[in-house]
Amino acid sequence: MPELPEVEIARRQLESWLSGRRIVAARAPKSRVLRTQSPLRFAQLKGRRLQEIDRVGKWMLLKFDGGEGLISHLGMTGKWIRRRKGEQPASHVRATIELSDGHAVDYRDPRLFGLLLRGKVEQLRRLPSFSGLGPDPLPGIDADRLHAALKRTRRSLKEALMDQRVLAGLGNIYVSESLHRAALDPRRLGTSLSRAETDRLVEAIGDSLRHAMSEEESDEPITYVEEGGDNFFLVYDRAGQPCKTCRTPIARIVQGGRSTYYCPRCQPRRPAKAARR
DNA sequence: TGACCCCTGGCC
DNA sequence: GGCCAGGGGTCA
Repeated sequence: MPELPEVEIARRQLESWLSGRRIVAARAPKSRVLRTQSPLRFAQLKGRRLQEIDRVGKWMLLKFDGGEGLISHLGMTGKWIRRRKGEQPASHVRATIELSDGHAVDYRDPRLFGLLLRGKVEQLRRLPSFSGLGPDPLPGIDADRLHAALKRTRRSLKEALMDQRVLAGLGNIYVSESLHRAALDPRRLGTSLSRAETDRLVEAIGDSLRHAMSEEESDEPITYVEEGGDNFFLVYDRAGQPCKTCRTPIARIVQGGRSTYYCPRCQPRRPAKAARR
């Protein structure tokens, strides 16, 4: 589930749950989530207090006192959840942090694609996948920089925007959503974008992320499927259903091995010629 | 840059 | 039973 909006909501939640409390116990049984790190390393969070949580794209860096840190990436199915100590934990919990306030915070991840990495903050920051991330689109995107990055790639817009080094935080859902809002065909090459189209894209990305976050904060699950099988999104996972703008059936194609959804009418392959007069 | 891999759950 | 899935990493 998690792309930037979900991760930002998770970051805020986690920060509010952990701040001002001491960690009285931490444990994480050996699992893929820890990669090569030992469960003991995670347990050493005991006694620490959270200072703050940084986020770049889908990556969170939890910073504790003493320069200790924890990287959390939610993968496809990761989620932090809180419960009262003594309450039955959910299934597929891969790590647990017990707090001085009577709560426990669990990291649940059925599919084990997520990541929990312990270390000194400065050392974690230097991890290639973390330090190599492109700019985060919130609060704003530098349009010049994005334009330059798109001019440099030979890939389609869809694939370029999925690349976390170009822009950190968009995934399969919000790339489709943003391209729809920007009225850009996902198959177009990054190099083909005019500066005006990049500006439109920048605006569209901001809009789709903010839209998703406002929805998330209302506590409704975002993948909520409405009556009739429709969903919250403009195009994502809506193949064959009418475009919410023009009623044309939404198309699904595969790019880079992943589904892309778009409206063939609203997102023409070539920009509409300026009307002649 | 593309193909393939890692895992499990949910859906058809 | 088979297929699909929103993540990243690695390899050629």
